[in-house]
Amino acid sequence: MSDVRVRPAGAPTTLAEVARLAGVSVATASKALTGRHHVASATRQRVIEAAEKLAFTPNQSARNLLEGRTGTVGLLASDLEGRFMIPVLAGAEDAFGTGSINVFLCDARGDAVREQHHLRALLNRRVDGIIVVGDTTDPRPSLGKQLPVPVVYAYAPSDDPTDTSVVPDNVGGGRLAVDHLIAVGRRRIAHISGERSYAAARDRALGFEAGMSAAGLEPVREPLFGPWTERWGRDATTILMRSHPEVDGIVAGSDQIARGALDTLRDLGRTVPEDISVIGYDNWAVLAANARPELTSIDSDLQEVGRIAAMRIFEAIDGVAPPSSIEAQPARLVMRSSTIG
Amino acid sequence: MSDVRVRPAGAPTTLAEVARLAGVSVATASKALTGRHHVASATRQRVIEAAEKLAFTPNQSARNLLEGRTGTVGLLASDLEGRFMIPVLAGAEDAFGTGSINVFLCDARGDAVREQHHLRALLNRRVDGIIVVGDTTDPRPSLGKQLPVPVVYAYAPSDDPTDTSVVPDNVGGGRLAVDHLIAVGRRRIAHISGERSYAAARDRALGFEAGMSAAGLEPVREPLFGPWTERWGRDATTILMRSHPEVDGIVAGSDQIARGALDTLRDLGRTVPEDISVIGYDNWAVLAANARPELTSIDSDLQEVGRIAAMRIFEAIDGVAPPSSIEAQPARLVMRSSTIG
DNA sequence: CTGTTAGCGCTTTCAC
DNA sequence: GTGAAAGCGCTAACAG
Repeated sequence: MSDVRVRPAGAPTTLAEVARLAGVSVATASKALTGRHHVASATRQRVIEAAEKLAFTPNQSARNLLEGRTGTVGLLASDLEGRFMIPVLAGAEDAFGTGSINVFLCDARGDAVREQHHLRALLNRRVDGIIVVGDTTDPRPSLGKQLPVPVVYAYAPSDDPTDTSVVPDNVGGGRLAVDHLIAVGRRRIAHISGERSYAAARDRALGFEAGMSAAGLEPVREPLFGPWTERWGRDATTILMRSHPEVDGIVAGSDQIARGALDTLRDLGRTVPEDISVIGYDNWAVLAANARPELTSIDSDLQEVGRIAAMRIFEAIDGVAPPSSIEAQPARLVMRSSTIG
Repeated sequence: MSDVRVRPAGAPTTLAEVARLAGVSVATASKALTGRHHVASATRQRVIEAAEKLAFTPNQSARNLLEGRTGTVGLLASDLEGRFMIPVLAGAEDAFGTGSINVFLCDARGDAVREQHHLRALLNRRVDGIIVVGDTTDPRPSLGKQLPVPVVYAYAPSDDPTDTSVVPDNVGGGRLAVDHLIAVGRRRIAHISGERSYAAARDRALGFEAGMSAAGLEPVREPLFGPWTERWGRDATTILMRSHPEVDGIVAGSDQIARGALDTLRDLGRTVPEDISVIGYDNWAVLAANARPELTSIDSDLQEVGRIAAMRIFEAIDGVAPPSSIEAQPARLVMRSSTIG
């Protein structure tokens, strides 16, 4: 028909085709569509119409090649199944989405080899930055300093303190919890938490103890650490109430543990919150809002952790030196009826 | 120093630099690294060493441009906060990851405009396919037929039956649940579920009714529909047991509802599973494994839904015509102690 | 205001 | 076995 190369059927429209249909050069078509250069408005109109008629979408790979940046970031997750990943991911995706950056999601599923593999893929794709999302708040191995793009660690901090990390403030959250119980008049308070091998459990216990001693109080006993389960919440509460029936407040390390505590207290005929106050942690709506009574809880604001991590990447991409430090996102108290009548 | 253009500091190494260091042409360097063409093994070795020394990572955008495909797919999620999204995402990411395809994650957060915006971005990035992940099993608007890439709908089917959809089999799951109760000897069975406005609730109820009538049984009463909460589980069970104290089996529409049922039965002094069997739905480990007694449940195998959706995209990319239909992933029974002693 | 030209980094014919 | 050259689709100089 003409000297135009035959494009494979179904191959996306190119700018050249738009230009031809509009009767202009590719350069002009480009200028008309990007709007970054002046073009006669009649011409622009013709180009835009041609583009629409051909369902033209500019090939981002070509732009990437030219601009040296891709408008993408990598989200390197340790394990997507982790319940705490999602709010962090959602917060980050949200922050990037509004800045029209797209997100590559990679799941290392707890495997360092797979992580390395994904890291390589992200670098090949020339992501402008990487957020590493851990599945616990325990420090994780740094990706190293020699990467060509900024890296921010979210939820799990890097074990290299000169990296940039954004984490929930578990110490502050533990403190917030116990301060609330003290504020509602409790004095004989105990702490039941998850496994001591988790930084989250240890940090929340630290905050708990700090709050107690700041108020001049002694915990009725040392914290009970165990599995992060309702069952442990029930068992630990049984143990606790047997040896310390005078307890009038329980700070639980998770909402699950708090639910277990509520169940046992109910079985023992203790009324919450009249007799004894119970506060959970995580503000996991499904558990907290359906407890009997509804569970007061500490919210780690994980969505905000993700959002801030995204902001730090944004800044680093724009050349702002990121804070070489661990940034702790404050927790919030969400009051329901298990602490005050 | 030489006639070599000065690269901006920090710009990634190019193949040309590797080639120069190895003393070969870019063409040869390319062949050596991709391994798709024959190169003297001494040369290959030199190139590989040069690439390593310079920390070379091939620019994927350049390859994309050449190859016309990107090795990426878009995951267009309606709402990341949805609890059922995650297993689907994880299943898909997993399937793609092993095929070394990377995944763009987009969250429309329930907004059609944002979805359109993300769709456009995905097309610009020349994804090889798109998986649309809904947050309920209700049919959702089709993206249309005129897209230049294959599209598969996961969890929520497309409202256009000629699209390709992969969904959990809720009818089969409801049937599986009631069949199990019948198998353990229950006869006076009731169904308590979530909101009737959800296809999931209606479909599970259909399966329930089919199972009952196949066994020649009548439900003790019509299904109770209400909110997808523990609270409703408690309330509905109170209503049910008041009017039908003879009930010996409850098929719950979710694990939360089942948990509520267990609580009420416990309050009423009915023992599970001796007196009465309770089966949940979703097999949400946190809820099911910590219930008293541990909750038998139906698992929708959502991870598999995601994996199959990914496979369908793979196939479509490879030119296999995808099934124009809704493919229902069978549910599984996960037995614990709430149905049989 | 518009078109021509020169690449971005890479892979691939096609000669040598 | 190796290199020169063309070109993927696009944008940014620079002329005209």
